[in-house]
Amino acid sequence: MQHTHRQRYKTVPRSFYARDARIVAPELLNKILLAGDGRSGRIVEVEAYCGADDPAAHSYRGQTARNATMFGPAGHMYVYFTYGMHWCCNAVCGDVGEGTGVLIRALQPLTGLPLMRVARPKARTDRDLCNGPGKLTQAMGIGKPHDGADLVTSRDGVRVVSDGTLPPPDPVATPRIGISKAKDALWRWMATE
DNA sequence: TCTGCGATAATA
DNA sequence: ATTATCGCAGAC
Repeated sequence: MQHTHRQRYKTVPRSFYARDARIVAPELLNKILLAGDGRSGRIVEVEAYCGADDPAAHSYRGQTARNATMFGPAGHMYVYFTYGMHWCCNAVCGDVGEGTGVLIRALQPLTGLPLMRVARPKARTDRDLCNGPGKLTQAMGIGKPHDGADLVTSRDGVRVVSDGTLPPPDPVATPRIGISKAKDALWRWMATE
């Protein structure tokens, strides 16, 4: 059997997340979302959601059963169900009680592609695997059970790690996708290809 | 490649 | 009624 080198990833500490989501979001670009079964992808598109300051945020009107994770400690994963079909995942940011976070909108698939293809039979090409917030949760196997999971310390679940690649120095900032409020805020960032 | 639309169900 | 979406059909 061929020897494969285990990638040495760096932990992304909780202090990284415990800041303004608009600072964390572009810095999350080029980090890696890694599942316990080896599926992983590089984060290439994100959006910040800013709690009471942000009419488009689920947390804008305060805490509910659905968004409770957003009001908890930074570095945990807020997973929500939308459009009757799709799961989306966020990294909770800021201080406890703020309700801020970063929606992970797209990954560049890195490892575990065969598992991703099985999880996403509709994907025609590998580019279609993780190029959307609902697509990447499906590809990575993220759903309701992951709501509240710890992205920093999880050993067998989903984590965010770094392979040393720095965030892009000049990310593209645009309005967020699929919202009807706060349309003008430039709180979406993409890695420039 | 792009645009428009239906699916589908939890949420408030 | 709205929704932090996706995939398909049809036009080009």
